[in-house]
Amino acid sequence: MQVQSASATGARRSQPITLVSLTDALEAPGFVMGFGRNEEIFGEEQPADFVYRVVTGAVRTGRILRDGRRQITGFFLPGDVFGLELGELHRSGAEAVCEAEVALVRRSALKLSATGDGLAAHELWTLTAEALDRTETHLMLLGCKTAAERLASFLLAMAERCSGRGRVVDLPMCRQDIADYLGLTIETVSRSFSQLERERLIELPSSRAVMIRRWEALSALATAEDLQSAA
Amino acid sequence: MQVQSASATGARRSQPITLVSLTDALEAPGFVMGFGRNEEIFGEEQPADFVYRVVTGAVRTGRILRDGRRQITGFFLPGDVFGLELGELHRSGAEAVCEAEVALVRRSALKLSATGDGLAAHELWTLTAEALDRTETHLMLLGCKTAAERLASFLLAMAERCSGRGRVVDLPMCRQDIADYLGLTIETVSRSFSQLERERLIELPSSRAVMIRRWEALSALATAEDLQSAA
DNA sequence: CGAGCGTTTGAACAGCGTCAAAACAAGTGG
DNA sequence: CCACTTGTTTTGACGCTGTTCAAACGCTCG
Repeated sequence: MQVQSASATGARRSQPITLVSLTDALEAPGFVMGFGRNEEIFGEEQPADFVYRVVTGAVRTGRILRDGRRQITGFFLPGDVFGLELGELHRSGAEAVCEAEVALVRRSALKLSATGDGLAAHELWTLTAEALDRTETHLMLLGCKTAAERLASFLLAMAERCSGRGRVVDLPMCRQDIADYLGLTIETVSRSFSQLERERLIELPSSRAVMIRRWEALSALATAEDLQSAA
Repeated sequence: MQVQSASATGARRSQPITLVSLTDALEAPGFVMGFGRNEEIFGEEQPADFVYRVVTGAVRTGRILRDGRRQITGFFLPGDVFGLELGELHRSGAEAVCEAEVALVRRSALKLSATGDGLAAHELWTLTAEALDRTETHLMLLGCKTAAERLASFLLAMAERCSGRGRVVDLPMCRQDIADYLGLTIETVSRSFSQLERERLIELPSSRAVMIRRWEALSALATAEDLQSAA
């Protein structure tokens, strides 16, 4: 199913740049680009010449089917790396969810070839393995969970990531993005928000701001445990 | 929580091996274990001391929710590697779909540390990146596709993998496994089989043997292209 | 032959999608 | 400040896809 081997090890090592840590490279100044709301950062099947890291704002990655059905595979917040590929082409597209600044590193500077150094290679592997774990968790969500459970999982994940466990989470993305991420429609997402609010698990000061009122109950719903104790 | 995990049984303990290519190691004789149908190879959250490769038979990996809902994350056929983890624990469990022989390599022999050699590290990264791509494709399936489209995708993938594009695919797994892989129920899977057969896209000599009659139509269904010709 | 399992099929049901409209928010120009 | 616009979110009514519950069918193996 993969077409990687030939292309992956073949080309793209024209300039033997000094070995560079991905993290270091992405933190070096100078390669930062700004993107407007909904602006494309790279498209599906486009050459994967860069690896990206969110500096400010938020980014989404996803794939679309011919008839327009879209699956968002991930949201990326400041500090997150995205766009790292094994092959020569991006398998997913990426767009800015809102105004965003993104740092870039040339892929060729990363020594992806088989002879690259251990440090950078290990770093790449770590990033990819973490992405794999997230994606498998997401798979579980799409394959097994109900609409309310999906939304609960999503809100908890966002809360843990962006608000430093503060009580109010500010969602950078619209309902449609959430729907495409959770494998639901915009209407079902909205209804699930309302349901969680009715049940006093969350509060919605505005449609983009979510206050988590009962963390443990939301967590129980998200993980499909039996709900008993508080934490 | 099975005693039958690999670490418990008599996989020959080897001396600290010199740096080894994963592929080479998995092809070396001596570290092969046999498993019976539905036997656990390793459990969710168990120590990830080994990496595995299917020699004969078939293996499934997956995660379960507390209430029993299960998501199968992958099927593995002869030659496929599974059970490779970034951390110390397996995030998914693995079981034999049918009688299966599996080759093992001690994880410690792979030099996963940051100072490991470039070749093995690149190999690990490649394996993980391929798994990520497969998982994202699977995500698309679960998030966007209808029951018939899911089954069509699955059958085509199986056909490409195991039968060398011969016309008859022999499925090693039962309907329940397929259902849990596709995020459906066993009944819906069965009905979808019947539907594809009624529409003459496939033929079912037996419930486990699938003959693909109209590859291109099945492919169009699977990838959600516009379907022109009908049954 | 019968027991046990896996698969298929049927009928009723429900969760989520679809279609439609209303409520809401944020600009923009008068 | 207020109409008017445009885009987003919410809500309602209805229908379809897939689930649930149940039964029948077809294997394989004693």
